[in-house]
Amino acid sequence: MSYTPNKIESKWQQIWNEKGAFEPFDGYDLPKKYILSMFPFPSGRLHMGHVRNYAIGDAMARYYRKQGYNVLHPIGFDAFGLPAENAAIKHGRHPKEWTYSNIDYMSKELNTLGLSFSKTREFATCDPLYTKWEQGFIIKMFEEGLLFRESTTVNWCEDCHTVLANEQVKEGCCWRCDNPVEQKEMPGYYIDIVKYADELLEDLKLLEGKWPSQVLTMQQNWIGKSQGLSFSFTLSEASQAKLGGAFTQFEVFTTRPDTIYGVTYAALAPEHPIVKALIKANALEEATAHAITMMANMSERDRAQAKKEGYDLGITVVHPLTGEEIPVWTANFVLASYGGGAVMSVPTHDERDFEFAKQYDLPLKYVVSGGEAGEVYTGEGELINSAEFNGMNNVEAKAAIIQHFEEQGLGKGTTNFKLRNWGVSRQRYWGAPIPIIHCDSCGLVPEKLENLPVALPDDVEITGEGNPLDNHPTWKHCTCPKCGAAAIRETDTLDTFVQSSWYQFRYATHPNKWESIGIDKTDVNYWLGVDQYIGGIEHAILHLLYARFFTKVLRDLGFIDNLKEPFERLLTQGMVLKDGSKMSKSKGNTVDPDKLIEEYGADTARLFTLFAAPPQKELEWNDSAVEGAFRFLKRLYDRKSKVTTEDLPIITHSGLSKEEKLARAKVYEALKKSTDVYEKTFAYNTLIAACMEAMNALDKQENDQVWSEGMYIILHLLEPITPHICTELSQELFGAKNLAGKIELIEEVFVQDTITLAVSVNGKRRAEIEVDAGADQATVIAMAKEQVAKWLEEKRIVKEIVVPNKMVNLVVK
RNA sequence: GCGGAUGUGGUGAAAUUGGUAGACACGCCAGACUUAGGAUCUGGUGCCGUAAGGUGUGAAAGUUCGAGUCUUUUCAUCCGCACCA
Repeated sequence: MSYTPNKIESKWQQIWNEKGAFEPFDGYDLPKKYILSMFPFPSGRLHMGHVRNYAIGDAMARYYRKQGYNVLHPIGFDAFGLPAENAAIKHGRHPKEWTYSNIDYMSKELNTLGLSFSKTREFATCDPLYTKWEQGFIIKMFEEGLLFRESTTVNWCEDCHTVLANEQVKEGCCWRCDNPVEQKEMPGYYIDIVKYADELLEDLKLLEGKWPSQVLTMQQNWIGKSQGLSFSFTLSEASQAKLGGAFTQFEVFTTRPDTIYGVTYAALAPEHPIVKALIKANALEEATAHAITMMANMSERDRAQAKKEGYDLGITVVHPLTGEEIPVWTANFVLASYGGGAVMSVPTHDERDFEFAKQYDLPLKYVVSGGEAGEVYTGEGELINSAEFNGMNNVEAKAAIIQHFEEQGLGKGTTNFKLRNWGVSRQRYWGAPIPIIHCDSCGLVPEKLENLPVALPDDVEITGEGNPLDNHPTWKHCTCPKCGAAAIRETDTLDTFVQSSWYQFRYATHPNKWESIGIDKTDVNYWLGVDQYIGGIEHAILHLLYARFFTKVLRDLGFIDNLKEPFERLLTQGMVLKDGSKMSKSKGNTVDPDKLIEEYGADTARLFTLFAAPPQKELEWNDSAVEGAFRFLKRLYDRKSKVTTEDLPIITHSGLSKEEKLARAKVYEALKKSTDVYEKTFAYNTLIAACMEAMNALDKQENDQVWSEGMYIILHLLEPITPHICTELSQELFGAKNLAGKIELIEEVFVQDTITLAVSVNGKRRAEIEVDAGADQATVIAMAKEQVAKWLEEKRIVKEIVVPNKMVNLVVK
């Protein structure tokens, strides 16, 4: 009978489902492996990126299960989010109905891929039970002051009608819809991730060598720690008067305290309160005030691309060390959200300040030697024009000047981060409601724990206009949990990245505890950290930073024990490309996994994805190479007729022919390679190639025993990659004995009778010789010389190098 | 601009500690079997050359008996951050 993948695959999928074959064992005694692929958003159908992600993870899970580990390999759905609402607007489907029916369909697709996920631990993040515990964490964070509400300038996406976190703005545009992001003043909830900035940065060291260095670097840059001096500029008396006495000073931050004597002006962000006050007090010319307002209203993206622009504010400050009066400007390149929105400007030793000073003809004052007059110099040197610090190396001077400021009570050494607090408010319906209540007399009050979850109303109108929860006629009206007065529920929902920040703990928690607890510590202690996490590089900052952060917060709030990092090892899989670019509907270059499975079966789909490239690299789709993968499986299936024994045969190696010996050697080479591949390199492509080589070598001989042994081992090796065909054949041929435990290597098969050596002259390969395995060096060299006699004529041999089992190199003159 | 990564046949890719470059596969060429083949099987296939031979891992130099691998310089592509003071 020939290979009929669909029949075999549905047969085994059914058996596995009935047996609950992939549920982890209860109890904590067995050694464990937690293999996790990032869960999908239930958009409707799987795409090839998912197939790749899950094929990689599944191979690992199946490998460790076979080695006797207790394996947790779960899947769920990242089910809240905007696309559900967009579907509601576009097709009139309720987000809940849309989401759950997508989950239904995609679960079936996952099943047809034969992925060994635990079924009992599957959940969707929109399940009320998941929301319930998440809201509990949020309330605890609120109580601890880690979550707070404030009104600030936020990133607003008009297309999505919602606020975005900093991490969710890509090149000034919305990460989801690519719409340019606007700046808007708005209240919202923030989680104090900056409080953990140092720990998040520090603990990246624990991940070195375990996470791709690229991801570590990206996180490090995103956190953006810098150390320097912060101090206040005091406004001159006249300037204070201009401001009506509302301000006496403003704070600046600098990483170059060594250049403090070179300050020739100060610059404020256009949004700075002092600038606003000046405008309000009509202290500026109308045209200037207007221009500044325009500057302040520009989007972050536009501002980043705009030319430097600024205005003299007509006020001055006093230099803290020299007492000099210094003009204050406002400039579009000063960021409002960093370092207090104000800077000291040293045009001689800072590129930006220099450019600005040139443009507006501001004075230059050199304080570090080494540069050329009229040019900016950012290198090292000795301090000049810097009073008692003259002659000091500028790098050393940094600390000395900070110390001086501290001693004089003028300022202090400060650490600043680029990282901003995580804005988690979303002005949308399809998310977890923020469980806070606004009471006129009590202020912000968390919902009582026994009332959780604060659930979404089902009867909702989604039009794309405004916030559906806010528009709902009754939902938001409630009573204050504290004083019982009429109150209003928060109508913002949580960022969906909150859900994916703790799902790794929920999977680990035994499902029969899901009702009674959010995260079970004992379970988490056993299962976490995730031994191998697999997902796309697009989450290098977003999800991976949030999940790391949440882990530390949940630990500090007592929800989990002493865990530092959730994901022990990370593999970032490459994108799936077709015709050189990312598969996408708009480009029309997608491959539908369903069709692929229908035509060739899940095993072929899995084999191809793992064979065509190493997991970390991009995968270029190739229809004929898929055919090739299918052909290999057909061949594998066909060769079952060669097997004559039900057990791993014991073979007398010395009695075999050359071809038979070679076949065995190839089979065992593949076996030898497999440990490294499954446990370290994940270069499945090379393991598959080794199995193909073994098949090719087996095909060149006809010994039943060698065939039986070969099939026994190849099926064992490929089972994690192509589980259906391998299980089917293993069951039929070997009673599945080859799928349990480890197969021992036999070293004997690697010993060859004769060895082929390359012979080179002056490093150029000229011939090959075949020698007995035991041949001594002199014999080898003599044979080599004979073979390459032509190249030795009229030459003198100056050196003879023999590399055992590899080659002979003769150096001649 | 800064940071990171990657450069190997027509294509996807292999290559322990430096030791026969191109395994494995796709494609292509030839042949076999076929009414037919886009099925299957066999053989070939880095490039130049009829051949002998030459040449070849982005480029250049260096270390070495020997370099895809190590060192330096350089070019190209991709990705990330983009005025963070």
